[in-house]
Amino acid sequence: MTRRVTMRDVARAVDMSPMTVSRALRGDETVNAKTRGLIKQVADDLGYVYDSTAQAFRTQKSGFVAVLLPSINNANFAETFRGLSNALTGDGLQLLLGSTNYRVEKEEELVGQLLTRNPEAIILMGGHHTAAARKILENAKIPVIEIWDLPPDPLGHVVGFSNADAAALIVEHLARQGRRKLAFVGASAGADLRGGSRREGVLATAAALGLPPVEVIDAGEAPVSMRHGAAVIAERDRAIAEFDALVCVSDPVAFGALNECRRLGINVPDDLAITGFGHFDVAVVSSPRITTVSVHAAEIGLRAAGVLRDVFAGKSDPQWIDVGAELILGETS
Amino acid sequence: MTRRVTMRDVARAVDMSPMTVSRALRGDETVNAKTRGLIKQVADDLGYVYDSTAQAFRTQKSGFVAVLLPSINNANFAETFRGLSNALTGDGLQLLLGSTNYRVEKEEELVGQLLTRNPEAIILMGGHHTAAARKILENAKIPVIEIWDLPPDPLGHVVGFSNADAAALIVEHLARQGRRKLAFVGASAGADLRGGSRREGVLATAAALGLPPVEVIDAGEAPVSMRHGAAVIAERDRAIAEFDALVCVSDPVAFGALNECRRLGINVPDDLAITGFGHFDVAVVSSPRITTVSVHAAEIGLRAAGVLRDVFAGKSDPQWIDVGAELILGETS
DNA sequence: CCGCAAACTGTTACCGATAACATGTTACCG
DNA sequence: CGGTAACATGTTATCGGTAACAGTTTGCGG
Repeated sequence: MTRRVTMRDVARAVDMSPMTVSRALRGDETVNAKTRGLIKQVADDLGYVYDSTAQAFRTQKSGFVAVLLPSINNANFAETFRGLSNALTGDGLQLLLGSTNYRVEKEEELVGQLLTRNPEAIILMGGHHTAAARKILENAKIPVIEIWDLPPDPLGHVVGFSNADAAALIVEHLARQGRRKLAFVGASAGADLRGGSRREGVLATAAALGLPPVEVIDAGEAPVSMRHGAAVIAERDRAIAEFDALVCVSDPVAFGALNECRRLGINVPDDLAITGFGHFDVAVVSSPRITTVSVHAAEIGLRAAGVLRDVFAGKSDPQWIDVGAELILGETS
Repeated sequence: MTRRVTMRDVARAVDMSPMTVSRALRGDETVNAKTRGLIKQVADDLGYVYDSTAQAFRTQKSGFVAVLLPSINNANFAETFRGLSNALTGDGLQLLLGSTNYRVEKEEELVGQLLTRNPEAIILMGGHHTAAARKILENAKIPVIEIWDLPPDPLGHVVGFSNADAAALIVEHLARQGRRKLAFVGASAGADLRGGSRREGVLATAAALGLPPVEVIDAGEAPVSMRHGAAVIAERDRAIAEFDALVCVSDPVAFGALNECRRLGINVPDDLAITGFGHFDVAVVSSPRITTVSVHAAEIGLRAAGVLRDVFAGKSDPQWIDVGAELILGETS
């Protein structure tokens, strides 16, 4: 178990001080070009590996950005993460990913854990947190960005959209088509907060438009997926056609419902309209295409990265960015 | 800009040495229970946040495990990541995720970057790496696990399956059904190495079974998605039905092709069989269900975590785990 | 009341890089 | 040839925990 190679070792090998090695390896121009080349060469030969931990410790800058998502297993969340990642790795930042499984208590726990790593910023999906988590975040004295939502009482910066307003787009569209008897399909109330906002948006808009009360169908615990959407239909069989339209909390759920309808011989959209949410690939490629709402997932990641760049450049006043949402007409409504 | 609260500060507050604070906060039994409680209380009151960076630096144990995936935006890869994550966060390990965008050069770069963080292990998807990356990894003296493949010349541990053999299952099935004129739809040769192995498996098996040469259709640069699958059909219109079967590199591609066929009035499976790969939700929920191969993505993550636990417990002899693959019959073949 | 173990707490040095400051060396000017 | 700027390198202290070792106190048997 030989000790690791350090700058000290490289310095000894070239008969110089560790400080010069440090400078040379960072490409500091004040070190003579020839010396710089030599040091890099020797470091390579010795198999020297830079120690970011030591650097983070000494400079008190970790180069980490913490990101908390409900789940990584969601094409839209993954898209946001990718946007962030692409934008930030260029700046030498490394993302620390945590998955809350749609639970604020888990989020609180992860916030605590991740803050011990001294991240330079933290990005949270959603605007709802435990009181303890809020307190920790306020004390942390690092930039906080809440995404995918427009929280009434933000912790710092915001890059998101109104889930309720986006859901309203769907209901208004259905009402224009003359659909009156709606059902909303989503996860059990509680965990999925963005889904909950969408549900509230649907109920409120329907009421405002004078439609009959919207039936709320519980598809199971979050995260709800294609299979849940299919199961909702399978359980109710043709009785589902008593509704005019099924407003699903996400495209995968809508897709599951749509395909189960096909199996049962329920005609979409003639017997029943189905709408999704999120503008996932599956909504676009599906035949028929699913009516949905685009939420600009990748853009949220990019814009959040932009906010961070601003903050690191000194512009620390809180930003509030609404990326909006957009109705995408398909063939299922 | 007040200095951060350290153990030293807590120690001063309770009039004890930092060492006792350190022990107390870690729950060391040798510290008097009452003292321990007091210290935790005071630490909380002062808003003390433990510094993992300092710990990692002092103990030379980072608590990181590096994970390199081609993309996070793939339900199966995400599933593997989730399996890993769930299994390892219990052990206090934090995953460092890197995305190679299906390129070995990018992998090499990321390996270099991530190793500077002193990960305690590194997990790579795939068995093909640049020579430089191999060298770095061999010198790193940390456990290496290659997943999702069975590399001929492994760097360390292996948890995967044979993509070629899995692809063979599909071709054998199609041959049994009397399909002879096959086309393979995948990403352009080069980047997607797992896809390449599948292609080779398809070509070799077809040849071995005496089928006519398999046409290789290039769906575009990796990663290929639903849209690429749809585009392949759209470009060729009804001419695609000259084939007996379309062997797609993944379920999303198959799904895209299937739905575009529906648009064009091509009957699947009567006019054309379509098969996927990966046993994604979309294959199961789709109507018709897509014939595919299950690759046990989550299990790969779990088993890899198991390997790590073994290694950290001292059992360092290289493990070779073949999780296998399984033909899943659908309604598209 | 001595001796010794058990229970608890303290001291010192160190992990590897680098900011801040100091020093040495060369080059060029009047 | 003295003086000074420009360039190149070195010294020292430090970031916040913790391993290893070193006390100190208490309790109890003999």
